[in-house]
Amino acid sequence: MKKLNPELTELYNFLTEFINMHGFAPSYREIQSALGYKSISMVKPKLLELEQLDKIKINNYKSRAIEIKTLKNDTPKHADCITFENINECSAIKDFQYHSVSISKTLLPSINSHSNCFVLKMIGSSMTDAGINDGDFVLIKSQNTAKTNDIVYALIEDEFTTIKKYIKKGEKITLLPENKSMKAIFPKKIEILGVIVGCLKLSFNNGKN
Amino acid sequence: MKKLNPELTELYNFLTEFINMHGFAPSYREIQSALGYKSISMVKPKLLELEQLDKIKINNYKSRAIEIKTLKNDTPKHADCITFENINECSAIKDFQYHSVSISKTLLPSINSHSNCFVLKMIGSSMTDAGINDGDFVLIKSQNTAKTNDIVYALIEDEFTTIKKYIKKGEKITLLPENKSMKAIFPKKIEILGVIVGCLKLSFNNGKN
DNA sequence: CTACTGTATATATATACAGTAG
DNA sequence: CTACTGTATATATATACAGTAG
Repeated sequence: MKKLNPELTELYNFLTEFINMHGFAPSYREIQSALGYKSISMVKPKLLELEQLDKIKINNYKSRAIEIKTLKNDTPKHADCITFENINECSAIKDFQYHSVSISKTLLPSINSHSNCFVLKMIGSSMTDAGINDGDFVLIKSQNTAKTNDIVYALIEDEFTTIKKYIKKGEKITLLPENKSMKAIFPKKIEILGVIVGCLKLSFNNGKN
Repeated sequence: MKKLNPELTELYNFLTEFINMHGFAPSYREIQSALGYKSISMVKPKLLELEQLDKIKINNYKSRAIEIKTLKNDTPKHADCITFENINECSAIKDFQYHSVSISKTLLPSINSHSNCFVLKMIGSSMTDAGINDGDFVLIKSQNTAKTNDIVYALIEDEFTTIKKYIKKGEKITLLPENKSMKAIFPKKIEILGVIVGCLKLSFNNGKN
C-alpha cells in the first residue's frame, strides 16, 4: 500500500466509510461537502489523483459509481465468500457477542451459496482429538441429515445440543466424542441441526493435549 | 429469511450480484434490461415489493442508491472485519490458490485496522500440539518483532521460512516445535515475518494425534 | 379493474468552462 | 503559470402519467 498524503487519505477514508456505511458511493456534491471543498469542481481532480494511485476506480458519467480498489484485483468479492454468522440458540454453547467469519468459496467448494451457515463457540473438551478445543469457533453448515463420520451439531432427546462424531450402523446411531476420556452417547431421539465444516482457533493455550 | 417468489428472487439475486461485482447499485434502466422488463416503469413497483419484504432499501430520488438489507441490522460491515489474504512467498508453505478469511474485529480486538494480515497453508506436523495441523490455514499478522511464547512465522538463516514457538532468553533465541517428536532450532539469523493469531481448520482427518 | 407499456419530464448528478487569486 | 471558485450545462437517472391489453 503506497502512502497517501493526508489530504488524499482523508478523501480515501471518507469514500470507504461512506460506501461501507451506505452500500453505495457518495455523489460529487456529498464529497465536496464532507471534505469541505469550496467548489464542486475540486472533486474530480482529487478523485483522479486517487485513481492514478490505483486506490479507486471512477466510472465516468455514472452517478455514485466510485469503486474502491482492493489490493489485488483478483480478490474475491463478497459474493465469492461463505459467511458464518453466530446465532444465540444453544444450551451448551454460550457467548452472545456477535461474530462472523467469511472465507473464500474456493476453500469450501462443497458449500453452495444457498447454504445457511453459522458459527458457534465451542464449550468443553469433548472434541479435542479432532482438533476442536474449548473456546474455538466452530463453523457449521445448517442441514438436517448427516453421513457416518460427519461431525454434527445436534439436539439430543429434545433436551440439549452437542457436537459429536456421527456414526450410523443400520438403525443404530452413535454419537462419539473425540476424546478418549469421554463416553459415547446412544440417543433415543436426535435432531441434526448442522454439520461442522470448519473450526477457527484464535487461542493456542488450550491446544496442548 | 422469508421465501421470495422466483421473480423477486431473480431480482434480488441480480441486485446483490451487481452490487458485489461493481461496488455500486444498478440504475433502473440496467435493472429493466437485466430482468427483461419491457418498460422501465416496472422497476420501481418490483423494488417496492422487495423493500416491503425488508430485503432492500430504496433511497428515493437518489441514483444507484439501492441498498441490500442484511439479515441482522447489527451485522458488521466490511470495515469491521479483519481480512487475511494469502501471499505466494513461502518456501515451506505451498498452495497457490487464492484464499481469504475475514473475521469480526470483536474476535481479534488486539488487531487494529492498519495491521497487514495474511493467510498461509500449513505444511507439516511441527505444530500439532498447538492444534495447528498439516493443511490448516494459518492466520498471520505481519510484524517484525515477537514476544517469548508467540508462535512466529520467520525466515531462518536467510534460507527457509518456518512456523514455530518463539522463546528468547537473554540474547539466545530458540524456535520450538510443538511436537514432542521434533527438535528445537537455534537460529544464527532470524527475521520475524509475522505472528500467528489464528488457525482455520477445514479438514478433521489430520486432527487426530 | 389489474398489470402492464411507452414516453415525457423533473431531478440528481457529473462535467465543462470562464473567471479569479496569488 | 497553478490551483482553485462559481456557475451553466449536458447527461444520467428516477419518477409521473396517459395510454393499452385483457
